[in-house]
Amino acid sequence: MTPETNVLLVEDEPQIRRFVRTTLEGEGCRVFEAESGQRGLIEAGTRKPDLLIVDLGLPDMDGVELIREFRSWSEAPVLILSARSDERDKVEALDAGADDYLTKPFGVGELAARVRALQRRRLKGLEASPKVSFGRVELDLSRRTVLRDGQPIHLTPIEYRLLGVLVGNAGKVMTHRSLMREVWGPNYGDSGHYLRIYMSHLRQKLEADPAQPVHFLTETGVGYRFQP
Amino acid sequence: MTPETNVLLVEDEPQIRRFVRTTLEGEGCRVFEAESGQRGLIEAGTRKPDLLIVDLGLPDMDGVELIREFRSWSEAPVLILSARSDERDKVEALDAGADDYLTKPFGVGELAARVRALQRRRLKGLEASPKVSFGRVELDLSRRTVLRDGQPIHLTPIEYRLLGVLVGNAGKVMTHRSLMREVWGPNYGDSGHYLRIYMSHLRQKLEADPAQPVHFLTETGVGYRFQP
DNA sequence: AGTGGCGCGTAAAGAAGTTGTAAACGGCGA
DNA sequence: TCGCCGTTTACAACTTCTTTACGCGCCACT
Repeated sequence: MTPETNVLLVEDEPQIRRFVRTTLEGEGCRVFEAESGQRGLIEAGTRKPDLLIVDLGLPDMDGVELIREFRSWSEAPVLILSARSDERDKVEALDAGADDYLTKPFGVGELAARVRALQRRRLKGLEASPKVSFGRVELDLSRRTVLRDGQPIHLTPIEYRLLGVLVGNAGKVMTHRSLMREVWGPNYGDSGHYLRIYMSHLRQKLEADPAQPVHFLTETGVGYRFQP
Repeated sequence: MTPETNVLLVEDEPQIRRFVRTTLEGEGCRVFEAESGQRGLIEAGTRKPDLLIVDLGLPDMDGVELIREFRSWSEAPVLILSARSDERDKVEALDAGADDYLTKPFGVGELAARVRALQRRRLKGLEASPKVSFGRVELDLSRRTVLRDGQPIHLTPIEYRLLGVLVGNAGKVMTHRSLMREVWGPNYGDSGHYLRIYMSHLRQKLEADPAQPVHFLTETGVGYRFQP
């Protein structure tokens, strides 16, 4: 269910390829490989990776040139591996569009951590908000929005909490007591018939025919049940 | 008119402070300094830097803890400086939310290049949403200009910041707390009702009928929501 | 069959808590 | 010194929560 990260690894030495691949797969990435710069560019075009890892010391082309080409059409992060620790190389690669530069030899842990750091920002934007829909109603718990026939519906905080608890336990009968506790906290006992009032509100706002509820069902003597 | 980058440098050794400051100012940054972790957190809260540079070997607190605190309310990039090259330190710092890790001794060029790499993304993010328009209002976040019916509208810095956060999370309910944190920094708790006042200002300036807001909506008991 | 208790649903008034706006204060830089 | 801006204060207006009231349908008991 996690959005898998596609990584393209451009590296000519088979030994390092295997080492990096193992590390990344341990991070849950899907790894594609290219053993030359030329192939790297082609693979990048077809695979559309979310992360590009390049060895600067490729035999057939300048790694910096590869970065520039890639950057011209992709914004995915680029991580450089290199045997050269000369400062000019680093500056050149970073200014060409690379996001990080790792000097060989490097450890599994550091590589993994740097990949995680690069991925963190991408994932933040992608966090798909869990949506629930039933009948003509659509609700997005994390954005705290409710739509009915595409029209936004306003819920008060308590209505929203109650809805959240019911939806979170869809299909299950929730006793009065447990609903009260989850919505109003433990200090309310089972006093008051707030529940009836707020269930009524939810039905008015979300059921097609509030008098004949289809989703917010009463279990007489026990509690309520939400049916999607 | 390039939006200047505010950098907060947390470093106890005066020598390195001067070295880094000089480098960054050469990059066109505005540099604030803090010589301890405690001061660093306070300064971060008031300066709201676009980039945080931290020495891990601070005398008064664990640098990793500082990163975590900072990350709890800011998404600005974090660059670590450290004398320790042990892999565990790197992994810990990166996983705590740091974006890059530079081991002493390092050169001017590399530091500058890594800072440029970190800033590149921030600038891209600003340019990514260059123009947003809703109702009869047009705003350009990167140029800090707002037009209403073609007429320029003046916003104060705080108004602008608040607007930016709301627009950046369009459609999503933003809690009071998170808005306060993003606009005023973490040291304000949820005290004061600045938010109400500034939401009022935004509505006066941007809504057709401030008494019947269409775009800047109140979610009573929770926060506010911007609807494009 | 009538009746009264019980659980439930809805409406509406009052209380409590939140929010909106104006206006005054004070610091800071031009 | 002036003007702008952020903060503080005060109060009016509003939304939400709680309380109270009443009608309905079901079932058991008379």
